[in-house]
Amino acid sequence: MDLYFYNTLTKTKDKFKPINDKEVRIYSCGPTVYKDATIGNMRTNIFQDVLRRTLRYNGYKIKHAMNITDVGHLVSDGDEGEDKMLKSAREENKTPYEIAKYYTELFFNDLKALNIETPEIVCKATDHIQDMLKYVEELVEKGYAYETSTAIYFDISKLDKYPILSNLNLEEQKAGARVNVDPEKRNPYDFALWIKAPENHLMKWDSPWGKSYPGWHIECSAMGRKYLGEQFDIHTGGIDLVPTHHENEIAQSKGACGKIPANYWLHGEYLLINGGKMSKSLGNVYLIKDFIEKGYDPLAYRLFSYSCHYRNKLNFTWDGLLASAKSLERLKNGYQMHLAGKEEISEEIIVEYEERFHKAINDDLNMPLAMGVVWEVVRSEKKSPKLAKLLEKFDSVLGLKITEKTEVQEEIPKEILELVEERKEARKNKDWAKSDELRDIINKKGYNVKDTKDGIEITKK
RNA sequence: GGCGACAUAGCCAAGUGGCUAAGGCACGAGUCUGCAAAACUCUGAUCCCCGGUUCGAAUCCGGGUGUCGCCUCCA
Repeated sequence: MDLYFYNTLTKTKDKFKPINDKEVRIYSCGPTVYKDATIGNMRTNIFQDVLRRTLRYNGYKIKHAMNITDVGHLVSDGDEGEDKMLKSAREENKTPYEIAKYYTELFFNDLKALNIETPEIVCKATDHIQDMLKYVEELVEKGYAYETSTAIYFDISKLDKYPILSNLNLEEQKAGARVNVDPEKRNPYDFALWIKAPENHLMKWDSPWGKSYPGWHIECSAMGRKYLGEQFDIHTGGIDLVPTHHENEIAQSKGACGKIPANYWLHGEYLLINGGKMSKSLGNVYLIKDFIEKGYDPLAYRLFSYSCHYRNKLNFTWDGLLASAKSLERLKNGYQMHLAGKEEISEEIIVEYEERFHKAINDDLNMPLAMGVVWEVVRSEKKSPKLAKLLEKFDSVLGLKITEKTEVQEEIPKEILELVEERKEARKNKDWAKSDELRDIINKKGYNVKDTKDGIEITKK
């Protein structure tokens, strides 16, 4: 079945054709590990994971590289200011390497909680300083870069076309309106490839230009080329990377290799919080950890992200997450019902469901549409293990672990168990008044008690 | 100032010229239950406004209105 992706480079939905028939090569811009990854970051990671799983569903092998930015970027524009990693290091009284290690670990914990697969190649910027340096030297040799008193800059006027991914109109942008333009720069939009380190800078390396450190676009160009070659299939990231980071990555690649590094550029839209931007000042920066603390399965958030196409803004609300948490439970329940079902389903029907699902995911990862098909299968009147099998197949893309039953999270205190036991006794004697009274008491102590067919269920509120 | 996105039932959302406008959550009704909860079943919209193109538009074009984002580090 044909596979289509919306390509930021062409601004159209293009039919996917990999360079190599068997193996698709992908590069994703990974986390900067000086702070917590937010649920917004994780939306992008989920999208990238769905991309992987969809490619695999289509029979491709995957070689996926993701960088870990552990050198930090500049804190302010104008190519000045304190390095973010250093800022964190100072504030938390740790070395930059300790900070990076700590947040890298947290990042991978989040991926695990969301059932996101680890890319085949995970590469740290600090392990590739020499590769980056070599890349910069190449650009200097080829005449695409020049030295100033503070840094090595990329000269965008040397390119046939500079903004090719975004629609920025450089003339109209009033470049430098908000920033003091460095008079040594040839063009306002020239960006730093390599930066000369001030005396007190912590992370710096020897280079032809003395103690210095990399600019913030070069790592992706250098590592992408090292692991995936000068040209690979897909490049992904958040939409905010389009106008600067990816634009400059392309510039670097065109300068060094004469090529745009990837054929397909896929970008995930933003996650909004209550209709607006997520920001520290509004106090609405949420982490996966927050979901767990509130008793939500992180996979409910994964399902939540399927409520909207990845190229549309998704508005996060707690109500929305709650809705998805319930949906996830019903999804799992529906799967179990099919597993225990005994009815016959014709092969034709199975094939039709499968094709519709396949078509949806192949249409630029249309998960909301795909979920529609999933629900039809779940809600099918005829319950059959064949449909359970089909749902398992769908879940190879969804990654929701629908075959796993949700387990009760915590130990129930003895006190509550005793009350439940007492109530059980009362119910046996059909003393409903006492039974209800005991249920009230249990409720007040923060627990719910439910009488189900299979026995009594106790859950924390 | 420049660039762009979006506007579909109470909420989220698919749909890109043509059968009855997917699906999820909530609400309501029902089944079940001592009651309740859970679970399961059923139930709802003519698509922001105005004009145009067309045999035919939520879908295309023009004009409004509104919401949001980007142009600075940012997934």
